Amino acid sequence: MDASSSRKTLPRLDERLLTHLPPFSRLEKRQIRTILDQASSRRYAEGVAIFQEGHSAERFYMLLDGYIRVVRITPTGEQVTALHIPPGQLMGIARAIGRDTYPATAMTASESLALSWPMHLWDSFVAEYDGFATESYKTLGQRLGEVQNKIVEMATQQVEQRVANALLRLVNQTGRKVENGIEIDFPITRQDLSELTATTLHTVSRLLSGWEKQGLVESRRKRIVVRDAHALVVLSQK
Amino acid sequence: MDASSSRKTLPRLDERLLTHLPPFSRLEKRQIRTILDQASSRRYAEGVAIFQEGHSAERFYMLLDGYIRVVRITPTGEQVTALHIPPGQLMGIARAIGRDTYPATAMTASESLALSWPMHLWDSFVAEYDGFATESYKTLGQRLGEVQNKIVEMATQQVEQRVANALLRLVNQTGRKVENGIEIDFPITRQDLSELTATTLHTVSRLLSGWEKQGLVESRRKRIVVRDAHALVVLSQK
DNA sequence: GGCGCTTTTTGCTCTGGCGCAAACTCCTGC
DNA sequence: GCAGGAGTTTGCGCCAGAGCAAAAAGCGCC
Repeated sequence: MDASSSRKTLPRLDERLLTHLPPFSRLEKRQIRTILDQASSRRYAEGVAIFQEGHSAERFYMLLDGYIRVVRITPTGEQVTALHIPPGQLMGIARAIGRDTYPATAMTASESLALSWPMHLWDSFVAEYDGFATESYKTLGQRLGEVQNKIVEMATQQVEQRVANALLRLVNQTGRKVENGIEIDFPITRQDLSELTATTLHTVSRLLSGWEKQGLVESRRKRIVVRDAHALVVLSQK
Repeated sequence: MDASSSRKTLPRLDERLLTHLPPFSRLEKRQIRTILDQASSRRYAEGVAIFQEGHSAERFYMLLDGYIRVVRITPTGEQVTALHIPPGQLMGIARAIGRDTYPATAMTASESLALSWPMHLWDSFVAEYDGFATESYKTLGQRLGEVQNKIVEMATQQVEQRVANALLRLVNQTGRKVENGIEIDFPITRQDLSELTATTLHTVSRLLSGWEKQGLVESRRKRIVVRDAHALVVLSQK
């Protein structure tokens, strides 16, 4: 919880961390230097909250490495995962939508590395840096689209299709080639998948067991390898 | 489909149409005049599409009167309503999120009136008018929040709760006091409600019949009056 | 004033997937 | 190397709500 304990501004961060990322790609080296000098860098362990729903939005973040689950927690304590954030995206940008509290909780799905800046810099970033605002809003738009897709999916598809879809999406976003197929690049439990697809861990387990028998996937504890993505696509289309 | 047939720029629109609306509220009369002179005004019948998912985003809109259902249509033709837009909000603002096609279809839920501007004016509005961008992005943020809430609801609540919630939300957003309670201010069928809550019209009908017997609601064809909102709140909390 | 279409209601059946329970497996830490 | 906990699998029974079918009720139009 104590962010400052491991938050670092030294040693100086390398400019190449940001130069290829959309919100910063149009900037000159000098500008990126300034931005980095204002940033704090921090490593987060797996399964911790970077910021929490409802809390005052003090900082905004750029995820450099790892994966983030954006979750909301119901009054009864159930967690629902709205989306995943891959490296290279901004997050916690409450100010962009005129809020002063975070609208959801950001949990690390794997060990992660993120830069952050105090929120009061947001307005000056938007004003001074060409393309920063545009790219941030594109990200926002993408997320709105994703979330809307998810609603459509939940409204029209069966659990089996939803889980297949979720798996495919994860593999596309975060897949890493391994010997027998493509592996989801962070630890993910049946429970996590069930929170992502609005079902129970039991049902997810049954589905995965079935698929494993048919050779579509392969899985060990917290790890899933998709062997036959095409077959999953077929499944996902009803 | 032919928008130009009834799109009008004359007679001159009254400035008071916009002065109290957030995106324009900080502007001077002169500025609002300019904005209005560039606008087209048009009336839309009930149940028509103002713009459609995937189409090139030629114009953006300000809804002045009526109600809009934002719907997405699946490959199999099912409709899913993502949210409702009340009067006074911008819509079709694809450019704001860096898109050049509309991400969803906007259907009139009732007869409606909207102003619109060619999309190429968007950037100049953002640049020239104080507060316009900020307020637009707030709207976007609100919608993202709403849509996320909907996901949580669909993931965790039973049909009965979802329908009660939807009814309450509609009543809050669009309610009009009538003799026995509060009426939803536009025509809404069981089918519409089912598309909003991801269920079937049959189930919605059964629920409403039940509630009607208990005196919580009152309904005739396409009209719903909530008599006892409090009881619905209780229902919606499980 | 009556015809025809849209919307609503209601009954019955069937099933996907949840809830509960228990056993099993695999890591991790000591 | 072993104990304990986290994660996973599997069986069984049940029920909310979907699907199907058909009738009834409104409403608008000619």
